[in-house]
Amino acid sequence: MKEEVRVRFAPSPTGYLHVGGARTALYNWLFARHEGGKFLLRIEDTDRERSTPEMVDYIVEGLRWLGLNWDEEPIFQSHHLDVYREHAEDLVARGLAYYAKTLEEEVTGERTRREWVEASPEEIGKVPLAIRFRVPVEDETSYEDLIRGLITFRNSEIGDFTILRSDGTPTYQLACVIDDHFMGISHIIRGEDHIPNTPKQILLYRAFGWEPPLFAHLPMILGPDKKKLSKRHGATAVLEYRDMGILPEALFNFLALLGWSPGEDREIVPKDEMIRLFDIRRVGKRSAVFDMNKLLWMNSVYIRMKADEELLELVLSLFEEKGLVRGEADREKLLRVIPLLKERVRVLPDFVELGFYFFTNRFEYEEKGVRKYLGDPDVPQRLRLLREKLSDVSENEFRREKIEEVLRALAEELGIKAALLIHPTRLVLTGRTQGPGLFELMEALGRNECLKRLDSYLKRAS
RNA sequence: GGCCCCAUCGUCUAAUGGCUAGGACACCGCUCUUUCAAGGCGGCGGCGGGGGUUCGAAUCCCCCUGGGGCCA
Repeated sequence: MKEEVRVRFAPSPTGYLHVGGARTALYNWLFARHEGGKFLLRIEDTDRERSTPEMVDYIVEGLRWLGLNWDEEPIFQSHHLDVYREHAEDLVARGLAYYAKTLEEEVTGERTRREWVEASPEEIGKVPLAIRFRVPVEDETSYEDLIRGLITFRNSEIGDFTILRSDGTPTYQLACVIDDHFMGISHIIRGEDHIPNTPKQILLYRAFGWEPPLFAHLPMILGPDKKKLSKRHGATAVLEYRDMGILPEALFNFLALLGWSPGEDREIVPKDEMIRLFDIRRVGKRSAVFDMNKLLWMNSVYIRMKADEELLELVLSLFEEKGLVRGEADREKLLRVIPLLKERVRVLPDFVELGFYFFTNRFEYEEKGVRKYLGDPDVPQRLRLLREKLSDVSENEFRREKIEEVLRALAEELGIKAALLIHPTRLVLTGRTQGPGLFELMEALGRNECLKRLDSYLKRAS
């Protein structure tokens, strides 16, 4: 039994960081932090054809964004090709593996079948040969999965398998075992799709005379059709979620609860709490459907919990891109507007969607609002009066309480319900029928802009 | 096809042999309110089926069914 807890996340840089991979990384990270151990990163780039440095960058960026920091320098498998080869040859020398070649590919109907045969002594060193691991047929191989309990495979079902390809590159089984051993990995926490690999790897550990680590196989993440989550279900890359305006805290929380539960009736769990409560044995066995709806809800919760200043930094560039916000004054205005919008938002771009009118008067009145609130022939006169009363209020006094006082007084004077002033005014000022409370909205918009927009309506109405 | 894994509301889950199976998202009401949200209150809705074990099974065992994964 190894004392120090060391776990790793081992992505292959042939694609983006998938939410499934991200969750695997997340559980490894939580486990390491909970146990006070180390969380390491290993890049499985032995497939040189499909691995690219750009993908490494994307994966690293995704992990950083989620806050999954690792503890030591990342290991690159491509740097150790000789180690894998030497170890494979060592197994051959000890009679536990053998050189082999594929027999002619037999085409039976439409299928191509590959058969392996042990190479003859004369062929060794002359033709490119793979190295195959010899699996003793009679036995069975089992291990105790931290999440699933005892899992057993008959060796006859496993069969000999390749550990080194004829081009000298290691297979997943070999590279994984050797690296995990030399990295001192104590627990392997990975996707359930690796369960069938596990007995092969255990056999390799034994062949090398190493003690295998402990294994925990996480359930899959599924799409709404219950198939393994993939691109055709929509966004799967972690950075896509960033780009659609999901907060890393929200995705972190959501992913953590997809398959694990702290055991209390809790949904919003801060990161430090999670580290404290995380227990690999409480991870569920059953695959979980990725519920975008719940993620969006959770995101809205995290947005509401965030300080206005932090949100400002997050949405500023979105407003700038649209040319809505420019200088320092706009920036300050945006800061005043954020608290009015944050209760109504699910993703970051919603701030722009719901608040663009604070920064431009180039908008149309909503069709249904016009019908509903501007149809009454008395409206122009009422708004004219409101405009007059408001213009008596100084820039300095233009606060929500004061505005409300003025408007309600006018309503009383006219003998109408305040709502008959409120709704048309909102439509004229924002073009919308819904949004933040009118008075706070007007305060944020500012006296001059309010008057200007009322004027623009009155001009059109006359 | 072979092997392996899995099975509680539509979805994420709690329950570790013992209260009317609890919570969250979504949905639907009511409430608050100038609208929309948010909030509060309430509703709808689940142990895949069949056998056992037990005084008692969502929970333990077996079979079936269904879903998924890996390999071919």
